[in-house]
Amino acid sequence: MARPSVEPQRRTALMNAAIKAIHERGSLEVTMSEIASHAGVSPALAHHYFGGKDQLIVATMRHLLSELRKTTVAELHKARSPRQRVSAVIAACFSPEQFEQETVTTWLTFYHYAQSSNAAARLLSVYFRRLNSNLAAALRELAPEQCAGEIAEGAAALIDGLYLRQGMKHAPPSADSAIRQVEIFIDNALAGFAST
Amino acid sequence: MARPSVEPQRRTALMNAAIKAIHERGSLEVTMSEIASHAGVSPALAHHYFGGKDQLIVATMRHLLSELRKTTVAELHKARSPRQRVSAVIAACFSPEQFEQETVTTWLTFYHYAQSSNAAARLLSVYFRRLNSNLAAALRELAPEQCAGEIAEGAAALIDGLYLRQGMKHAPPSADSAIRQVEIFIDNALAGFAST
Amino acid sequence: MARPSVEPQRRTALMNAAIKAIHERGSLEVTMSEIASHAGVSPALAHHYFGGKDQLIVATMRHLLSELRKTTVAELHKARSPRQRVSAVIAACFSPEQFEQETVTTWLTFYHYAQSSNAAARLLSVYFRRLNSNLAAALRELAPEQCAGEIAEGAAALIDGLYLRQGMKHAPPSADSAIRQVEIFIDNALAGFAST
Amino acid sequence: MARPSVEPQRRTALMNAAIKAIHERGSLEVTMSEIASHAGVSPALAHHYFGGKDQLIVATMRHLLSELRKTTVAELHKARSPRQRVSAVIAACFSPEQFEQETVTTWLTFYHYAQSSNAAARLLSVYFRRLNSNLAAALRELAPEQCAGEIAEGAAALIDGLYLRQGMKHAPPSADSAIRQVEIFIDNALAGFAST
DNA sequence: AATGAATGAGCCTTCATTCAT
DNA sequence: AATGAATGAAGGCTCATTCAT
Repeated sequence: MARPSVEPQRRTALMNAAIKAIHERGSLEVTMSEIASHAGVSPALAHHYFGGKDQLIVATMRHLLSELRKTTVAELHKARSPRQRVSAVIAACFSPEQFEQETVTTWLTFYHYAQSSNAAARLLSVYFRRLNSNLAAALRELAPEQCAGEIAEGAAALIDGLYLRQGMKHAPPSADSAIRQVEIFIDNALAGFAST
Repeated sequence: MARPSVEPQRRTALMNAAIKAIHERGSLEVTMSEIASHAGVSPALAHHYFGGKDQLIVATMRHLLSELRKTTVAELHKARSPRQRVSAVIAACFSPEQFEQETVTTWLTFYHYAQSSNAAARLLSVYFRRLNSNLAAALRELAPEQCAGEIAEGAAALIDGLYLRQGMKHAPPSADSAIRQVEIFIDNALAGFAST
Repeated sequence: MARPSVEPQRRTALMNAAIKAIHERGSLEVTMSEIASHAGVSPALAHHYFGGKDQLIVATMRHLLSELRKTTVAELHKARSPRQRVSAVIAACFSPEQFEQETVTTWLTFYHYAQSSNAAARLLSVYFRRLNSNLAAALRELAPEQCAGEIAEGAAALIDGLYLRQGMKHAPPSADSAIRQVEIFIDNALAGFAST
Repeated sequence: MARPSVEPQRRTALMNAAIKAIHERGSLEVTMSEIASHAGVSPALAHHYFGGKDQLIVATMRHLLSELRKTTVAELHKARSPRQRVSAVIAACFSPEQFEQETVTTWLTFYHYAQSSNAAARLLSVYFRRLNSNLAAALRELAPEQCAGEIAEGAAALIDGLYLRQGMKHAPPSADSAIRQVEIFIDNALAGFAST
C-alpha cells in the first residue's frame, strides 16, 4: 500500500496557519516565517507547497470561500420554502464556522487585498455573485423581479457591513444579533414592497 | 509682518498626496517616497513634518474624518425635521466630497489599518459613535428608544457595507442608488416598527 | 550471476545530464534538481552517487577530459609523421564529439569554474600540460627545442581562443574553419622559423 | 557653488569594488554585500545607485570596455604605419591597465556571464566587432581583403586564448610574452601570405 | 536502490528612518 | 526650510543537502 502523501495535510495546515497569523497581525503583513511556524514547519516548506506568499494567500482565500459554499449548500438543503431559503443563505454567512473571530478578520483582510491583487479580486467577485444570486433567486418568488434584485443587493451590503463592524470589535462575534438585523431587513423590505 | 509659515500648506499637501497614493496602490503599502513625490517634496520632508509614516497616515485619517464631520454638520444644519436629520446624516456620508473613488478607497484602507493600529482604531471608533449617535438622536423622535438604537445600528452597518462594495468596484461611485438603499431601509424599518 | 549494478549507468546518465543542463543555462548555476530531472531521477540520487554538487561537476569534467584523451590517442594512432601528429592533436580538439555546441559550452564553463575550485584547476592544468606536451613532442621533430615550445604554446592558446569564441556564438560550430586556422598557424610558424 | 554630487564617485568606487570582489571569488558569485563592503558602503547603497546586482555587473563591464577603448584609441594615435596600427591594437589589449590580474579575471568572468545575460552578450559582441574591425582595417593595407579578415580573426582568437590562459595562472601576467606571440603570429601570417 | 519530505543558510532587495548640509 | 546621502533591519525566495522510509 502506498504511503499516503502528506501534501494535502500540509497544505491545509498551512492555510489554517495563515488564517491564524493573519488574524493575529490583523493584516496580510505577516511573514512566511510566522505562518510557517504556526504550522510547525519551516518557511521553505510553505514555499515548496505553494510557490510563494501570494499564492498561499490566494489559496487560503479559495479555501475559505469553498468552506462558505459548503455551509451554504448544506443550509439550503434544509430549507423548505423560498423564505426559508433566504434565511438559509443568511444563516450560512453567520454560521459558527464562518463567523468566528479569526475567520472574520481574515475575510476583511481579503477584501482589502482584493484592491491590489487581481486574483483576489476575481475570487471575491465570485463570492459576490454567488451570494447575490442565491438571495435573489429565493426572493424572486416572494417579490417581483425588480424588487428582488434590489433587496438582495441591500441584504448583501448589510451582511458585509455587519462583518466589517464585527471585525473591528475586539469582542467575540454575536451571530444572533447580526442574523436578526438581516432578517428584519428582509421582512421589512418584503412588507414595504407589499404595501406599495 | 512675519512671513506666514508654509507648514500647514505642506501638511495638507502631504495628506492629500497620501490619499492619492493610497488610492493608486489600493493599500497602505505605499512608500514614503511615493507619497512625498506626489506632493512634490522629498521623503525626508514628510518625516520632518509628521515624524514618521504611521503618524502621517493617522493624521490623514483625522483629516478625512474632520472633513466628514464638517459636511455632516452642514447638512444637519439644513434639516427641518427629525426624518430630515436622518437623511442629512445619510446624505453627508454619500456627499460628492466623501464618496469619490479616492476617498472611498482610502476609507476602506483605514478600516483595515484599524485592525493593527490602536490610534487608527480609536479614531474609527469615534466615527462609529458619532455616526450612530447622530442617527439614533434623530430616530429617537420617530421610534421608541429600543427600536431607534437598532435601526441606527443597521443603517450604519448598511452604509459601511455600501462603502465597502463601492470600494471594490472599479466603476465610478453611484451615490444616488446608495442613498436610496439606506433611505428605503430607514423607511421600511420605521414602517415595520409602526405596524407592530 | 549477480545482477549487474546500475551505478555506472546512473553516474554516466547524471554526468551527461549535467552537460545538457549546463549548456542550457550557459553556466554552472544549475540546480541539482535540474540536472537530476534531465536524467530522470531525483536530486537525492545525484547526491547519493556523487556526494554533492561540486563532486558531480568535477566528475563531469573528468569525464569530458577522458573523452578528449581517448579521441586524441585514437587520432595520434593514425598519424604517420611528426607533422601528422600535430594535425592529429588539433583534429582531436575539434572532432565532432568534442566540438559540438553542448560540449563547448560546458568546457568554457569549466574553465571559469577552475578559477574558484582547486579540483577543477588541477584537472584543467592536466589538460593544459597534456595538450602542450603532445604538440611540443611532435613539433620538436620539426623545429628546435626553443621554437617548438613557443609554437606549441601559441597553438594551444589559439585553440582555446577558438573554443571561447565558438562558445559565444549561437551558431552551430564550424570545426573546419577552426582547424584551418590552427593548421595555418602551425605552417606559418614553422615556415617563419625556417626562414630565420 | 553647488555641492558636487558624490554619485559619480560612488558609482566608480562600486564598479572598482566589483572588479576586486569578482577577482577574489573568481566568479560573479559575489554578494552585493561583498562588493559594497569593498567600497566601504552598505549594500543598500549599491542598489540605490545601480538598481540591482545585474545592473551593477553590466555597468562594470561597460566601464571596463570603455577603458579598453580609450587605451586603444590612445595607442592608435601614436601609430605611424599600418603595421604599427596593428601593433597598437595588440599593445592596447595587453597594456598594463588592461592586463593586470584583476582585470583579466573579471574579463573572463564577463565572457562567461555573456552566456546567460543578453545585455552582457550584446556588450561583448561590440567588443568583438571593434577589435576585429580595428585589426582588419590595418591589415587590409598589408594584405588582400580576404586574408586580412582571416588574419584578424585568428589574431583576435589568439588574444582571447592568451587572456584565458593568463586568467588561469595564479602568476602575475607577463604581457611581453603575450604580445610577442601575437606579433609573431601576425608577422608569420603576413609572410605566409606574401610567399603564396 | 531510490525518493519524498523537510530544512538551514544565505542572498537580493526594499524601505522607513536619520543626519549633515 | 529642505534634501541628498546613507543605512539597518527585515522579508521573500532559492537551493544544496539530509534523512527516514
